[in-house]
Amino acid sequence: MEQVDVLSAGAAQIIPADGLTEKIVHSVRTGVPLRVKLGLDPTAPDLHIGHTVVLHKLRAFQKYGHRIQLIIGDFTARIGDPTGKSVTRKPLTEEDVQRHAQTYRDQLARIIDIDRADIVYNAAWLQPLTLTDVVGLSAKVTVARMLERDDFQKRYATQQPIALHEFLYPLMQAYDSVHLGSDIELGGTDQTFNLLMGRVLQREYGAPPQVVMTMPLLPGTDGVHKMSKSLHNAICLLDLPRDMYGKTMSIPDALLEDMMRLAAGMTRAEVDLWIDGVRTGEKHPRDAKMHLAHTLTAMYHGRAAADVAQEAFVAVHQRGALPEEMEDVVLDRSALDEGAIGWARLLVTLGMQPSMAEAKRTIASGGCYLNGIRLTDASAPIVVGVGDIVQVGKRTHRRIVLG
RNA sequence: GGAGGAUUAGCGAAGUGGCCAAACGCGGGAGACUGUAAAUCUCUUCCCUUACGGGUUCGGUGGUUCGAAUCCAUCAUCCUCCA
Repeated sequence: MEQVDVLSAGAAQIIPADGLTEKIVHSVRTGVPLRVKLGLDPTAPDLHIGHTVVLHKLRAFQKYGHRIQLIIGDFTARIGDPTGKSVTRKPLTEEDVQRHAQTYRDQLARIIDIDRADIVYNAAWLQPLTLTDVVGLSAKVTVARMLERDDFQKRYATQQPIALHEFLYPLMQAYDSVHLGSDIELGGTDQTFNLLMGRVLQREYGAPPQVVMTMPLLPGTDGVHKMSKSLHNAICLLDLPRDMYGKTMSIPDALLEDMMRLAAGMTRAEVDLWIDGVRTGEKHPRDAKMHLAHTLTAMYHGRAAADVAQEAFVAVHQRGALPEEMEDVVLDRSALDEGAIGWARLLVTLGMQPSMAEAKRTIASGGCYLNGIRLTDASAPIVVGVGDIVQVGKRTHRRIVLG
């Protein structure tokens, strides 16, 4: 069945293996669309393309007429998914939730059909639960079962603390599925345990268990860690076209295939064309990357913007020109002594270096340029004029504005 | 409630009286080479000072000492085990 093939494509795991097929067959026969659930963290409304892997999949479900349920985990966010690092988070205020919701909608709408999606907040049904309810819920799962979770297991073994309330996180996420009657839940492979817990609870509550579908995690631009804002390796949907293009160009080659397949929505054939081409040496990896960068940028900013970003990239990085557009930085006139300022001092004053010591080190190593000319004397007085361009390293350019 | 252990720079981890602003690894920055990639190589990585030099660091506080990350006291936090 075509629908099954398309919807299962690219999934890391489907549990149980034939579950998706069964659900779809049933749906087709009865004419009842499937309810496909995805949980979202309300504290990170700045989506990156790692998040979109799963969103593209949701979109595919939508195209076949299924209903998608987006759960904003405003209640679960207070606990924090047990990563070991996260301490209990502050409850979000009503305004926070509202504001994030809007940002979410704007970004989600770029991929999925937002008007046909159910967006719900889990505080709506989790908040009213009484202690009695919670005790009842907790009784459904044993500690041993909880400790199967990869993360708990690891922390327990290495004597890292595990707070009791962290056990509630998977339970509540699972309860969402019970409440919403989900047929399928999507998530990254790191969510496998939580998603499976949904099956456990649904069965306990006498409902048909959902099918769990996990998607591969997209590594960040460093090629090593999972893409994450806090690791500074994310390509965000709200990035400017030139940043999006540039960041994409900086990924390691090994990541090309995953990016093309998972984030850029390229077809199998298209991905193979490039990847095989690179492998046989027929295509330059750089060109493959440029194609990827252009595709991604066009996806979120349109073809015209992608063209501009690509031209700028080529000019700056392949021909060594200064970027046409760059951030202005205001320099207060009072920082100048007769119109001049020490080179290192200038960099610190502009906020391009964190301290004088650091600035001197960077200058001495030849990493600072004024109007494209490398200056290696940290104490040299610089006569500053409007429009002067200060550069640190290869990527950071600022144009001076006197204030 | 009891016993034991831990706390060192962004992270991990050495250091158990002076040679310690503190080894080493990771992470970060810059340079070289390049395809702004990866890999590799070099330098660098608390702050102030052009420099000489100075200042503040090793969970907190208070001591001992000419001198403490290192010894003592005390407080705090965390972990493990036994109840």
